[in-house]
Amino acid sequence: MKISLIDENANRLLQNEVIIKIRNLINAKNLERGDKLPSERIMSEKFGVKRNHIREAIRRLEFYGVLKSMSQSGTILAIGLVGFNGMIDEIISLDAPSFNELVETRISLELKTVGLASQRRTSADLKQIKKALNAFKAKISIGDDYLEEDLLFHLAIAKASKNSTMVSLMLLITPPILATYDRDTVCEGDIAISEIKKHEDIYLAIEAKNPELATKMMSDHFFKLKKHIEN
Amino acid sequence: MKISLIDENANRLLQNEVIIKIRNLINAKNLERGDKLPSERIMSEKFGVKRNHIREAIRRLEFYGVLKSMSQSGTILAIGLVGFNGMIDEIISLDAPSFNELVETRISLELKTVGLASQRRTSADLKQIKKALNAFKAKISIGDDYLEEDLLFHLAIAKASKNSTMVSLMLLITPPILATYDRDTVCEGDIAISEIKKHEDIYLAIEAKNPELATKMMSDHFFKLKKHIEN
DNA sequence: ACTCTTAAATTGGTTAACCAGTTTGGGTAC
DNA sequence: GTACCCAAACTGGTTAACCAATTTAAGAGT
Repeated sequence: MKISLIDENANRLLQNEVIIKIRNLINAKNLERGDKLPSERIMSEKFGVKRNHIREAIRRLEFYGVLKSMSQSGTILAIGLVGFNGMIDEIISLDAPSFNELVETRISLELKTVGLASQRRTSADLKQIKKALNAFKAKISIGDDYLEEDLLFHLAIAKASKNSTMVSLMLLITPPILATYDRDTVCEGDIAISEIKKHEDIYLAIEAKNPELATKMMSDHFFKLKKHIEN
Repeated sequence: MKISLIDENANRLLQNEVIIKIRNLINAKNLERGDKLPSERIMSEKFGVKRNHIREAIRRLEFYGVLKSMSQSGTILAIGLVGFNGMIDEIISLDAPSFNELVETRISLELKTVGLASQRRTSADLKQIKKALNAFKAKISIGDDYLEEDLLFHLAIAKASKNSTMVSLMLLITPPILATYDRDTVCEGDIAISEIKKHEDIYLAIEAKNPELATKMMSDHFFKLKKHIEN
């Protein structure tokens, strides 16, 4: 999507069609930032699609901040024409992200959040991270699937970074990773034990408020994954 | 979101209420990954809200990958109960991101994309970046507002990173930044000229396929902004 | 008993009518 | 000529009826 993960490919193509038509219309009319678009009903009729398709397209463009829908009044262009055209192309060409892309992005994000968390964590944050770490260790020690507990550990760290935007991005990126993850390659007995050690190292670095060390530990933690996606 | 920029705060609170009720229901029934939720109509009646509110809440949770709605069949829990509960708390507590958070995230992202772009850019990518750079320079030389051209330059770089996930994130993050940006503090004559130089340096580093240099140049480019948000 | 068929009930999705604000423009008072 | 007002038209948002696909389970046939 969306940034979205879900294609629901049936709809998506139609929605892109509508977006392109809106783009063409805006360009044809040479609208500028703040100008009003035709009403949903009119576009619906002119484009030959149902109104809710128009609404969906507008919602999507609103999500990316290029349109702004104003209740009982109208929809306006929320950005200049230049930026609008440049963004539209990217929005409609967003395909479903690959596993490697997602992991690459996640690693980049987490190397940042763990550093920030080391600087900004409160004692309450630390407590939460510790709690997540313990749940993770408990799950691993009984040889169970620990993927979600791992996620919550990393999420707790992101939250301690005090940057809610990065938390949002983590929330967006992680689920499709979990969905794709080959669960078999994860839990591997003794290797799982070493995973505990790495998580503890990260925790200790955050506790010690040592951003450089925390970043390095997180990087080590991702080493195997990084190698994996380079194949 | 949302990650979302738009609060439409009226709706948001109700939607969070519904999400919390769905959370409670799932926990009360001890659902596991793959289990079906009650139908939209039943939840609508049980929660005392209209069905479209239920649908909106489900859509949002689907967006974050915790639910999966299956046409004419039902909605299922797409994640384990542990991960579900951990994510819900974050999702409902996502407040509108502050300017500083957004900029901090953007800088982190762009330092990564510019490095990747330096490694992976094709000649076509380079051409696109050059084109965006020229548009930027043209706009600056006539003393006009260049914010959107700047955005497109950075977007072109992100695209050259060959990571569509990062492009998505850029698209999500940048608009609220533009919206908040104090346009007055940007264009300042001779300073604007030095901005051109910095952009050209970034371009040259990407052309030379030198990730380290490109990252440094991008970092320099963001130096002033970085200082600004530290106040 | 067991399997296959089939029709009724249930599902998420779609549609068109409806609603309450907002905008608009012509008419009225001065 | 100008300012004001108010009703008609139009706006995005909401609602409830409708749809087609799926699921369910009862029943017929063997």
